[in-house]
Amino acid sequence: MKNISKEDYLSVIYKNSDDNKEIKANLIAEKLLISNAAVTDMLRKLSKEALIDYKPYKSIKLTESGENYAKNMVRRHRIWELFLHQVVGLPWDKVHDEAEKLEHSGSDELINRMEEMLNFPEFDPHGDPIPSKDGAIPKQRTTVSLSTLVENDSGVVIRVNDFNKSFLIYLAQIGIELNSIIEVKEKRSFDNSMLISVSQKEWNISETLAENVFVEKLKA
Amino acid sequence: MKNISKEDYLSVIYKNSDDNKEIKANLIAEKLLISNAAVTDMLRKLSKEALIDYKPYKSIKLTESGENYAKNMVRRHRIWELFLHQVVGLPWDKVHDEAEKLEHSGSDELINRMEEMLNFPEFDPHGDPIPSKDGAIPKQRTTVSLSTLVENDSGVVIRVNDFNKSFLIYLAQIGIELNSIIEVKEKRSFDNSMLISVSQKEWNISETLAENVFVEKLKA
DNA sequence: ACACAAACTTAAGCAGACTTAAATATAAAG
DNA sequence: CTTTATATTTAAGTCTGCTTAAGTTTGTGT
Ligand SMILES: [Mn+2]
Ligand SMILES: [Mn+2]
Ligand SMILES: [Mn+2]
Ligand SMILES: [Mn+2]
Repeated sequence: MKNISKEDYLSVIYKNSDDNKEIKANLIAEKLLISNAAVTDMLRKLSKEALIDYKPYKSIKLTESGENYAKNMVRRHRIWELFLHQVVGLPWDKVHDEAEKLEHSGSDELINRMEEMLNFPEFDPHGDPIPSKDGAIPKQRTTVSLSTLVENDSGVVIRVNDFNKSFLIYLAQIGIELNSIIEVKEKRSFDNSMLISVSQKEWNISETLAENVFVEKLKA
Repeated sequence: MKNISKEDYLSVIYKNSDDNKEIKANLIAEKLLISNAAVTDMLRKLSKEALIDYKPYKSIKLTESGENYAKNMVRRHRIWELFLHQVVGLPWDKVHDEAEKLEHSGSDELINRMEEMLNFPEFDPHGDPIPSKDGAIPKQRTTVSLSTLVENDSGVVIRVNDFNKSFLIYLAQIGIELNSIIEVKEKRSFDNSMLISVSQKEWNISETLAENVFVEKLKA
């Protein structure tokens, strides 16, 4: 079990690479809350193991084997999340932190067994896709941020950002979950806050909140 | 997550201490498959944190807080084992290795939640007692090793030693599980092997196997 | 084209958890 | 009580994953 650190680097690289599948060292350091020097160190090691392509001062890219490893970590993480949510009954704001540790522990065999129990699910509790055993990534529906909707638009919640606990707790509190239908009742141009209705109730939400909820737009 | 090593030391100390609750450094090294020097190192650290009583060259004893910590680790381990067995459906020969890693990961909250799902169980899949949240240890029934039974004795399986995978696989194969009723049909004095019957079938088992199965003796 | 800030690497160092080899203390036997 | 064997600690060194500080490279703005 000496790979926790490496595994976290690979996940972060995978999840934060740009459209060219590249990432800058700086961003890795930011995400992992460590110094740039530490990142440089590790990049050399990952490069030596052929998990990333790396030349000093250039941006970083996962190799094929690096990407496979990373994808498997994301798979492990999201299966744990869904398992904890559906089988163990943890609320969606708690599953991420638990999964962040558990992802490094159970065997692949256990992960596969849990996946089977969950009936080969495609998405985690926050709507993120779960890579399959052979690395295929379920196609996600086209979404827009809730913040882009205007008065009288409505949409189905497909995905939410999952990095802030109190955000997730608040969503649950006002009844927003995956597949909720949200209708925009009013929108205020001065701060982009909006009045929405969700399952018969109305709430005022900030632009920041709306930006982190992704919906499939419904016909007007 | 910097305590994996310490936690393993504490568990080993707890599980291998003698009747005086003492243990020798040597045995710790053996169980953890590391050098004596490494053990000395760690003992100094554990002592500094008041988790053990330690004077150079003397035997080691957990302090109260050390024992509490250790007991909680055993609790975590055994709840994981039972959860994996009962909820996830892993065979009893696989749960130990998984639990050995998982025990360091999930939060206490998760452990408590699993315990609740399992209905506050008292014993793990191998018959070992699960310490409760407040440290109480369920009373075990009085058992003897199967190897001490003689011809025509019979007993109920209450506990099995769980450190050897192929031993557990073989037990499952011949139908021995917790609560199985075993009857001794023949016993051979030259090697102490015995012919037993368990759920309508008969098997020849070695003394070594019998030594690792613990039964509650039934009236003749 | 040049200057400067941001990004990145190097250097030196530290803490954790190990190792092997050598020194020392304790226990066991003669 | 002395010798010998065993247990334990010390010493010195390794590897991982981090830190801060200092030095380089690169990209941007004027
Ligand atoms: Mn992690
Ligand atoms: Mn998620
Ligand atoms: Mn362990
Ligand atoms: Mn067990």
